[in-house]
Amino acid sequence: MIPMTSPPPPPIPAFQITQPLCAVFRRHLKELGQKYTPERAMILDTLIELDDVFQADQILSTLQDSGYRVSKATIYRTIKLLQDAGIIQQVLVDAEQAHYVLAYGRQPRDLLVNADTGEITTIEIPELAALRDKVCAQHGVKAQGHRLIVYATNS
Amino acid sequence: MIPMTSPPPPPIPAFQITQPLCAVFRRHLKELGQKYTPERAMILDTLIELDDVFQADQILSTLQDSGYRVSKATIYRTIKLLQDAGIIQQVLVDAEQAHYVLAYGRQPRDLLVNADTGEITTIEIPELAALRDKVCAQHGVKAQGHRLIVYATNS
DNA sequence: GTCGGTGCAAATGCTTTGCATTGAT
DNA sequence: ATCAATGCAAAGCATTTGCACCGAC
Repeated sequence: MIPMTSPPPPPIPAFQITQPLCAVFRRHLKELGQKYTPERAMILDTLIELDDVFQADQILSTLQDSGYRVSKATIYRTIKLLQDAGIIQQVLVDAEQAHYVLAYGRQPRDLLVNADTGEITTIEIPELAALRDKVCAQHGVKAQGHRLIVYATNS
Repeated sequence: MIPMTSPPPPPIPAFQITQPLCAVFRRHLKELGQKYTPERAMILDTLIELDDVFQADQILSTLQDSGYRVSKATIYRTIKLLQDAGIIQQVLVDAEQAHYVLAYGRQPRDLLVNADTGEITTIEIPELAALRDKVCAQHGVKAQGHRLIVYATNS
């Protein structure tokens, strides 16, 4: 955690955003003529702390537990902005609710879902990108990305 | 297409189910003490004809176009039964609606989504299972399956 | 007559949206 | 003052469920 380079608005003294992502987000907002608000800062900070994979309602309850008050609507609107900015990516792990992962500046992150515990972690299969590109070439299209979810059980 | 081995109830004369899947489904239903009804037969037959990947509402509209009348509720209930029977598997391609693929007796089927056209086809990456198993072993878990979705654009 | 199956309509739960209010420049 | 962001409550939409009716054995 590195202190924010420029001060956030007063109501949220404790939040400190990981610098690169914060900068990326601010730049994206500026391009759109939109503002870097306290709510948006809180949400970005929270999802950085919720490691690997998170859901919208986890952000809500994490913030509420810390005594902050943000509406669901703002969380969903901010999630959309963060996707546009390339900071997070939606991943569909189950049909109940959308999950998201931090994506900025990273390889596509593959997921390992433990069917026994429900735990979701990220894994790396470096060979996959090349395999994927080859198959796409065979089909006459260009790979833009992929999403791999591996389902596993204990031992 | 092979004629059904035992006659369906009168209202649906034209439907003929691919025999192996029909047999698997009937066996599964029998195990549960449930019945192989005309509606269930129509739904299974329809999803076999909707090749590769389908959604619940495609089954509904396909049946309606053919002049058959089935309720959404029955389609969703039957889809669940077919999943239990291992005949179809849910795949999450986008956040709007669940997609399904025929799964019985097949390798896990990987998907290629054309972002330009929305077209979804199945692909094979045979090397993937081994890679996946290796990573799971490293994490101390046993792979049960996986889902790969490759997003691509034209040329 | 007992069971389960179906259709309908209502309920559910995540996500989105309309609108009045608020806040920043 | 203007312009956008927020919160709330209502709307949307895919999916599920409760319930009354129907049909098969």
